[in-house]
Amino acid sequence: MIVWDVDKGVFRRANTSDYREALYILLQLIEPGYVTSYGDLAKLLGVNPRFIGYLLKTNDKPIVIPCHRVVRSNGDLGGYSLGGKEFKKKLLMLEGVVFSGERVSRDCLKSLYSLLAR
DNA sequence: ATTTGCTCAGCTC
DNA sequence: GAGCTGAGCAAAT
Repeated sequence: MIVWDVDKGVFRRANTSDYREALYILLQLIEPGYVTSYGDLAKLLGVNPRFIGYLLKTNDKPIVIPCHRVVRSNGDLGGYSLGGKEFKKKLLMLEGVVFSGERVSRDCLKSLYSLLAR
């Protein structure tokens, strides 16, 4: 990802903060009751899926980042540093996400592309 | 359901 | 610099 550096007036490679910023904006787009995957976000930002996990794991700037709405592409929960998977599952169920066993139902996995193409 | 190979930014030395 | 580690993925088995 390339960004415009306002201060220096040049284009430069995105740094971690830039990715974080972009990631958080994208997270805002996910409606309660739906989830997206690490890979989906990764494609959008042009980074490795594992990097998304890294971003979410490390910087939890405010506590109010909906990182619980990000799961694995196969429906598995993935991780959650605050309270573990169980807590993550509870949060999602509270928002109306449907589970089949320990996995998120396919219907609740929303592609961010469809949200952006409106 | 499980294994396999790929990936790449950040961290540690 | 070199090597290791992931809140992952997709394809093959």
